[in-house]
Amino acid sequence: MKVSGQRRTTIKDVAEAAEVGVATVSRVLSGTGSASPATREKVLAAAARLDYRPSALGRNLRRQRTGGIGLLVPDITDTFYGRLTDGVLACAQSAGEPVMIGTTGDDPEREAELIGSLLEESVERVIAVPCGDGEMWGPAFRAGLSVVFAERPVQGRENVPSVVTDDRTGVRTAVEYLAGLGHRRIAFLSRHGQAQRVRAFREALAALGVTVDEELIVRAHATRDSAYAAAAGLFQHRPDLTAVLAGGNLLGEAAVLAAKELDFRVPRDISLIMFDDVPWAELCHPPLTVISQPAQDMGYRAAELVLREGRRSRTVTLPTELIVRGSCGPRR
Amino acid sequence: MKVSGQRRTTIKDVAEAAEVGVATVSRVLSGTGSASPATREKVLAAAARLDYRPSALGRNLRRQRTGGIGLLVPDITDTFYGRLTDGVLACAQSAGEPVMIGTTGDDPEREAELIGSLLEESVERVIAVPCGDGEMWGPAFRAGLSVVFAERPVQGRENVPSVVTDDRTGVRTAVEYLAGLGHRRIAFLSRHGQAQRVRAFREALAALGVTVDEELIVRAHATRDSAYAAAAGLFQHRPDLTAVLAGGNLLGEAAVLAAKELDFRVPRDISLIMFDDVPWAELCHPPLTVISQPAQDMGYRAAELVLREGRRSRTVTLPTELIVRGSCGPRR
DNA sequence: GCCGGATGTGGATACGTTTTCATGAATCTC
DNA sequence: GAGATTCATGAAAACGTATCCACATCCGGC
Repeated sequence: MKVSGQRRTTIKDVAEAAEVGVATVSRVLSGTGSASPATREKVLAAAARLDYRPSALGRNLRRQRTGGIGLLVPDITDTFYGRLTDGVLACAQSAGEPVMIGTTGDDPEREAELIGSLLEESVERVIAVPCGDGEMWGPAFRAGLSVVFAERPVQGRENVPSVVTDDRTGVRTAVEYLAGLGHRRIAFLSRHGQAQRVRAFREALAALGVTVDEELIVRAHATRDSAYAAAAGLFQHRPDLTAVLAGGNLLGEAAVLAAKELDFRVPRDISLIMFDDVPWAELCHPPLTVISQPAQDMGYRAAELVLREGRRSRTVTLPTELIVRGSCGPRR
Repeated sequence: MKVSGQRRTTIKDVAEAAEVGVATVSRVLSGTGSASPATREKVLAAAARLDYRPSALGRNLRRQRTGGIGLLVPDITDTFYGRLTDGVLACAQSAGEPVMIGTTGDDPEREAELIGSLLEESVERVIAVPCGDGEMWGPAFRAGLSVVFAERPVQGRENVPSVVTDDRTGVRTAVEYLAGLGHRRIAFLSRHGQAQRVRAFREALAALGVTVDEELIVRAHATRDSAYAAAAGLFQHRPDLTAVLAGGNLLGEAAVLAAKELDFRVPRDISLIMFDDVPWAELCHPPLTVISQPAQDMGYRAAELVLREGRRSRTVTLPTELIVRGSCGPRR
């Protein structure tokens, strides 16, 4: 008994079994072209009998493209990107498309490598949370693959379809809420790549007549360590601040942790509001007030966009929602 | 200007430019076989000049296998699987191997579909957190692909290499810790697929001379809703219990939430210990005592295993660690 | 009864790569 | 120096599919 020799059944075997040509089998199975009911029947029966599954390899080579979609996220450990990925998978799997995933760690170099890798695999549809500048994506576009950006747009590539959250409104809502509670010295813990939100933050403060204190705008990298360092540094350096807006769940986590370590009590000593609603926000003490973002939806919509490449699609902006829990109080 | 006509540069182009045969180019670029320094130089120069990237499509078809590895997890939203995935990606990316991911939702049917899909793509290396029984995997093994199971072994496939946590010791450590605090009515919130842990739980109790109360062993599905229902039901039905061991972070989350809703105070009214250390365990009030599992390591090791298919590898068991925080106290 | 079009069918080709095989040259062995 | 061995090399054959093209058949219209 040959243990590993099992040559896979090919379209040729089916053609032989059905006593037709390979071309006919291909047509029947892929639904294209015409075939008489009788032959169709024969082919289908033969295929079923032989348990035939067309080889994606042959098809891909012939079509000069790999089916499926590539997905590039900064960090799969971050629940936000976890949910985004989940959305992508939900859509892709229901469409029968495989998904190739890669993590960039928010490093443009890794991003470039991954793009190259996708190009090599002839993946022609990509969803990415971009971290490099527009230049990175040159080779991708030149090779003709269709890209959808998620979460963030990328400067210099404004005409690429994207699915983003309404940062402007989200930030404004948060700032107005805090200001309404009497806060004036509000810090923004942000991550690199959130230029949009930082701008919105400045605008929102300005609109309320609060002068922007640049020292209160802190930027961290997309790691837990960096986020914690930023939060702790901020708290120690500026104990006079009364409220913090965290630009993502990693930053919120860091803020809660740092506040805990320094014995800042929330919300008595400091008010805290975080972008992105995550399950643990409810378990916190006190439960965290958040600006929720539809992460899963974002992934799903991005997948839809990249799959229906036919119609030209503009960028989609998804709404945020303020969910008030217990981490914000009046200015002390 | 042709916008989309950019025929990709093939090995043939390189051969022409370097004035050698395609075979030589292939040999030089793939490092196999011999070539004179002079020709090697020529080929390399030509390849660089033309910015040539070999097509994975052609190679895959020729080799009759797709590079890269398939990854099947129940739920990418669960941080445990997120970290596991991260580990797989870390190893795979450093080896230059693409990763195709799919989520099963712990549904054997979806699992079977995904296996079929991987088969169709001729992916020959798979890492899976299995949910179906051994039968599901018949086609996969028959097709000769190499599989590594992660987190859970599957009954009937004991000779398949796997990377699992030391459930036995982990559970025993937790139970002994709780028993040492005086607890006797200890519940186990488990998930389907954790038969191993349930058995260990029974054994650990028996070893301590505690009679097993079957009503205190609850099984949930791998969703937040199911986990919450199980936890809340348990608390309401058996208010006499004094300690709970949660078999995973989703179940722990549910337990914390349910305890909060029912105004059970932790650890005064009830002690809580959870499998899997997650970032929010530290943010909780009180911070959660956990049995940590090296999720990322698990993924990395699994990837290593599936990539070095050469040596026959047995299953790897990774240790757990009890991290005492503040969610367990003496029996009330 | 002939023609034009529609329809069903299969042979042949191309996709880009790796690998086998044969050939010729060069080096080694005694 | 003749035979044997190694080495570098390119032509050609696969891998499994989709599609182009040519051919055959059939049908309705005149």
